Amino acid sequence: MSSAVVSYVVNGGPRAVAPATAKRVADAIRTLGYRPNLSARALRTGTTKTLGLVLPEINNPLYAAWAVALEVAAAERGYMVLLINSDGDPESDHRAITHLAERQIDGLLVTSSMARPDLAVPSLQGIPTVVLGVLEKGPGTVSIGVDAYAGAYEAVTHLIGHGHARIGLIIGGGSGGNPELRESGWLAASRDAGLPDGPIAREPWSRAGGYEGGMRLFSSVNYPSAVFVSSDMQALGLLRALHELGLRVPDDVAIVSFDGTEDTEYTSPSLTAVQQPVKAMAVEAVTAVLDLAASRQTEHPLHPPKLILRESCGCEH
Amino acid sequence: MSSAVVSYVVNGGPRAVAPATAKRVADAIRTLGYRPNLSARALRTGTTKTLGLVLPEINNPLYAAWAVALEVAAAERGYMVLLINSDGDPESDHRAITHLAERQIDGLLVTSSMARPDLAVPSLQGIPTVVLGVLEKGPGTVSIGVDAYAGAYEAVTHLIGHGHARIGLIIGGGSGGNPELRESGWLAASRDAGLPDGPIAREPWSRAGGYEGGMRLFSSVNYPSAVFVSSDMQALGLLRALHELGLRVPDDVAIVSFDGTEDTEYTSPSLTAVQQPVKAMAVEAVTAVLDLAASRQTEHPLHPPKLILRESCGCEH
DNA sequence: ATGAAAGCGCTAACAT
DNA sequence: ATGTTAGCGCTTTCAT
Repeated sequence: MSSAVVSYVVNGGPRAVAPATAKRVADAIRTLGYRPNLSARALRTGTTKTLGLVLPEINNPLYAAWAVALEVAAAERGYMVLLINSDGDPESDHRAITHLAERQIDGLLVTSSMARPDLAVPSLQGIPTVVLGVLEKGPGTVSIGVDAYAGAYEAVTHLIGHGHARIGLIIGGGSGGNPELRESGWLAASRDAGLPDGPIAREPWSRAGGYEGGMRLFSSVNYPSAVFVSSDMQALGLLRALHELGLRVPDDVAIVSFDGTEDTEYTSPSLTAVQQPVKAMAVEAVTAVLDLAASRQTEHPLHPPKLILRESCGCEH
Repeated sequence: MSSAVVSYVVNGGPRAVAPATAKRVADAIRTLGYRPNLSARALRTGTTKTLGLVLPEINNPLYAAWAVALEVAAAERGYMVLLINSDGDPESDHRAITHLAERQIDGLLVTSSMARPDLAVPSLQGIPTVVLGVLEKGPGTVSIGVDAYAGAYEAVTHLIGHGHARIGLIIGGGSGGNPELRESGWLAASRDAGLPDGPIAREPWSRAGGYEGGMRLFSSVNYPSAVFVSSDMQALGLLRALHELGLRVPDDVAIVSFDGTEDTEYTSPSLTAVQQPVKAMAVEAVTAVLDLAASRQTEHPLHPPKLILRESCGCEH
C-alpha cells in the first residue's frame, strides 16, 4: 500500500482509486486512528486553508459578533480562522500580523483599528488583506463596512421626528469605529432640519467612556433632550449615568445607539439602535479575501444599516 | 551562507555563530523580508507552539473573557491559541477537536460543555487536555474550575443576611455551567438557615432564558423577595422581565448573580455578583496543559469565587 | 565557526 | 490502478 494511494483516498483525488482499496484504506485510517498532518500538507501545497483575523478587545460584543460571523462564513468555504486579539495599538497589530504571516495564512482580516499607514507595514506584504468596518477606500485596499453616515443620519432624523430639537452626540476618539462618518451624519441631519448643532462628548469606545460622556453632557442644566450614541458599549454606560442622575429614558432623554448588538435588546429601557449587518458583512469579507487570494478584483459597496425601533427613542413604552 | 547558520541565528542556537555573520544574517533577513515558515518548523520539530481552544458561543461575555485571558496567558508562555467556536453539541465539539488535532496542536483546552463521555472521543487521544470550568474530577482528566458550590452558598447567605426568607433560583439546564453545584449551594444555604426551599426556574443559559425564568417566577402573586441567578446572561434577562412587570430592584426583588462579567457593573441597578477568577484560572489552565504535555502531573484545587457587592442585593443605593 | 545533508509527512508528477 | 520518488522549508547531526 503506497502513501500516494492513501493521499488519493483522503483527498478524493486527483487520481481514482479502486473501491476495494479505498475501503481498505478507510478502514486502516479508522483502526489506526490516523490523522493527516496539516503542517506537512501546508508545507507541500503552500496553502493552509486558514485565514488570520486580528481584532482588538474580543470582549466587546461587536467584535465578538464579528469573530463568530467570520468563523462561520469561513467554515462554509472550508477555511479556519486563526484569531489574534490585538491590544489595538499599531505595535501589537504588527506583532499579530507577523505571527500570522509566519503561519502561512492564506488571507488576512483586520479591523479598522488598523489605521491606513499601518497597512503598508512590511509584515503583510503579499498577504491578501481585507479591512473590516472601515470606510476610507484607499487604492489597493479592500474594505467591507457599514454606511455609518447614513446610519447616523437616519438615527438623528428619527429623533427629530419625535420632536427633539437639540440632539447631543457621544462618540469615541481615535480610530475605533469610523468616528468622522458618524459625526458628520449626526451633524448633517440636524442642520438639514434647520436645527442647531448639539453638544458633543468625546470619550473612549467603552462602557466607562459612555458613562463619562453621559455624566458630562447631562450634569449641565441645559442638557439636550435626545442623544445619538456612536456605539452600544457607550450607550450602556450612558444608561448607567442617566440612572445615577435620576433622568428617565425616554421621557427626559431619548437615545439611539449605533451597532445593534444583542445587549441593546435587554437593557431597561431597551435601546433603539442602528444595527450593523455583521453576518452579511462577514460573508462578504470572506468572499472578498478569497477573491483577492485568487487575484480576482471585486467591488464592495458599503452595507446599509438598519434602524431597530425599541423603547429608548420613545417609540414603545 | 548555509541554511544551518540562518537557523542558528533565528533560534539563538543550538550552536554559536560569529557576531559578524550573525549581523550579516540579520541584515539579510530584514532586506529580503524573510519570514520563517512555521509549517516547516512544525513538521521538523513536531511541536507547533499552539494550543487549541474549543468554546461554545464566544459572544457570551463569560466565554469571551476566557478566550482573552487564555490567549494572554498562552502568549506569555510563547504559545498561540487556535480558537474554534463550537455549537455546543457533541458532534460540533468532535469536529472542532479533530480539526485541531490535524493541526498538531500541543495541547487542548475545552469548555465544560464537553460532557465527560465525549472526552473519551478518539479524536483527542494523545493530546494533553484540560477541561475548563468543570468540577467533576474524573481519573485522567485535569480540570480547572471555580468552587461554584461555595459561591452559590455565599450568595444566598448574603441575601438571607439582608432579611430575605424565601429565595428563588434561576438556573440553566444541561451542561452549560455546573448546574448541580450551584443548585446544591443555593439549597444548602437556605436549609442551613432553617428556611424553606425557594422556587426554581430552569431555563437556557441566556438572556432570553433569564427573561423567561423571571416572567414565570415573578408573575405569581406569591413571588420570592430575592433570587439567585446562576449566570450573568440570565440576570440581564431577569432584569428586563422585572422591568416589564413593574417590580423594583432591590426594593421588591433582590438579586445576586453568578459569573461577575463586566456587564454586571453597568446595569441599572448594578448587579451584585459572585465573580469567577477567570484570569487566574486561565493562567493555571495554560500551565496545566503545558505540564501535561511535559508528562508532569499536577493538582488543581477549585478556585474560590469572590462576592462583589453592588446595588441589586440591597447593599448600595 | 560554518557547511553538507538527512529527514519530518505530505502531494503530485512520473513510472509501471 | 497502484507504486516510486522528489521536494516543500526547516532543524540538527555530522563532517570539516
